[in-house]
Amino acid sequence: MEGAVIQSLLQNRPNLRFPFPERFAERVSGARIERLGRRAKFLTADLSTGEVLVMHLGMTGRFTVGGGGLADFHHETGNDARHDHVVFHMEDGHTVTYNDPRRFGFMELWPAATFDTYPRLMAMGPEPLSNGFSAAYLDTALKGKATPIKAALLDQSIIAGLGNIYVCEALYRAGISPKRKASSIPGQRAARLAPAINQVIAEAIDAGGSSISDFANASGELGYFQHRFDVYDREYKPCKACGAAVKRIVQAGRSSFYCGTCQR
DNA sequence: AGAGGATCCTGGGTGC
DNA sequence: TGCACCCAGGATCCTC
Repeated sequence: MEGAVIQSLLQNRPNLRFPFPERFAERVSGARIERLGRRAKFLTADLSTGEVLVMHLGMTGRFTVGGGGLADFHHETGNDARHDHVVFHMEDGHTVTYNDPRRFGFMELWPAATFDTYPRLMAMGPEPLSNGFSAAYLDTALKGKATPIKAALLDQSIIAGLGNIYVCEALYRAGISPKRKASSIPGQRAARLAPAINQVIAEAIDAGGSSISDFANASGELGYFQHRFDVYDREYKPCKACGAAVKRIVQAGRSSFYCGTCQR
């Protein structure tokens, strides 16, 4: 989509997680996408109209590119057209379809001139793979925090972009229990945790992400990092290091998978 | 201030 | 086969 012009937009319902922008189709039609970007789990498209189109996939959202004189891409997991909520018709003939069964995703427009005040991104922590993230940063950010490290790493204002899978995997690699208080991480544990987070994220990106049931890239291809999970979704299965059964507990309403022997 | 629960949805899996 | 129930990649709002 980068550099391409949106000819028209088809919006099939009034809302996803939130209502679509007022006069959404009208405001994006004819706009050129100057730049596509990402911040945390938010996708951004800088439009030639001076607005930024912000898009979030929620848990089951997916963009699929089609058209352009090519046969439609094959969808290995099968998209149900009932959940095609938005279709971007590009001037070059491509279509970009947003499909989202659970509708936890959303799209919003915000002026580029004041994008630094866009509320959902204002309090974001550093990107894991950026210079702003390090063991020293974790030392500062986690100091005095009584919350479990599991919850702290899911908090996007502490570190941006980690979800439940990658937090579980990073804590396993760092040998840290998800139940441990965040305040006990600074020091040697942070020195293990920061590189573990970097490695998990980098490897998952390299593997094309983790396809549990819905996720696929814009060409419909599945990721394969799910085959490399050490603990996530492996309750009762043996720890790959020590053989002990992987445990599952619920923290802050989310499953935490961990090895009670290797993670302390 | 910060933690935990409920909530927004649909669909897949499991147990009876 | 059908039904009830649980679980799921996220983020936000509300209580306590």
